[in-house]
Amino acid sequence: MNTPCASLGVRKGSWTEQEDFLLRKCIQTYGEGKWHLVPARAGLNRCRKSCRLRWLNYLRPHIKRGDFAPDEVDLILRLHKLLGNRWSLIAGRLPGRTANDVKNYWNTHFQKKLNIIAPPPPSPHLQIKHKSIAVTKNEIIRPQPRNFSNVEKNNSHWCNNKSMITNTLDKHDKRCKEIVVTISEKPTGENASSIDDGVQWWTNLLENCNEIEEEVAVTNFEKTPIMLLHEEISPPLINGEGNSMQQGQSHDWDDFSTDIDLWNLLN
DNA sequence: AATGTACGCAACCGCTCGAAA
DNA sequence: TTTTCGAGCGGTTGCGTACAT
Repeated sequence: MNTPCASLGVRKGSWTEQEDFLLRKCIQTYGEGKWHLVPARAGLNRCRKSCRLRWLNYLRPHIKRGDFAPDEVDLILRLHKLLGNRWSLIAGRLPGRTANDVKNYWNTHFQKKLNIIAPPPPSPHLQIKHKSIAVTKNEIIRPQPRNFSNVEKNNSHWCNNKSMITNTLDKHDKRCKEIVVTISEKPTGENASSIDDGVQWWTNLLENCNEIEEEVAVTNFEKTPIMLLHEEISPPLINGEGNSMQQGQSHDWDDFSTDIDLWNLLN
């Protein structure tokens, strides 16, 4: 399985316009998926992986090319702080951007800076192009699915010292999903007393992210990046029509079950 | 103008996960 | 319950281009 392309004698390297045309035509005819069938269907001497990658990263409709906008950069920073190198998740929150784009952008613009300041820096502030952005290494939150519970939706509580359970409504099966989020530190003191504490802690975490935002927001856009993104993609989410999103625009909202919670918190 | 170097991006590779048998 | 296989992801590589000398 996952036979390397080279061993099959298939073509590698840059794609030609003709290949792009064939692949695009194939996807239009048969739809996405069944990638193992795509090379044969399209008449391409490429391996399925190569076809899939080309489609996802380049040919898919609504793919944005060019420089990242300040609000996109801001969102990448925020989400990377939360999610780490989970590029597909981060890209899912950036309409028109692919995981590869985000990954490349991060590696190009931030990874080096991160390495430079990885040891405890006296001043974590860096000049990135024209903006001053603080880039630090973070404790990464890795959400993991858990069994359903009968707890009310949109409810969160601490189950032990290392994790928070949050509940959200699955928009497909209308059942309540329980998500456990492992964290580095449980809130203590006055923040640890009520059911809302988990949310409060998340909020605090994201408020820390705001330090980044405030420093980034030196440019001349009037609305915050979050406001802009909210306007752009949130209506279908809010009114429950997320499924109506075109396939090319799909951001896989389902793949990350805490999405709604994250979204609420990011606002 | 020629050459060397750095950078950015497209593409490949190998691994993991999850669904199906 | 176990095995198989397809799909997807993150890390890495290599090529083309821009920039510096």
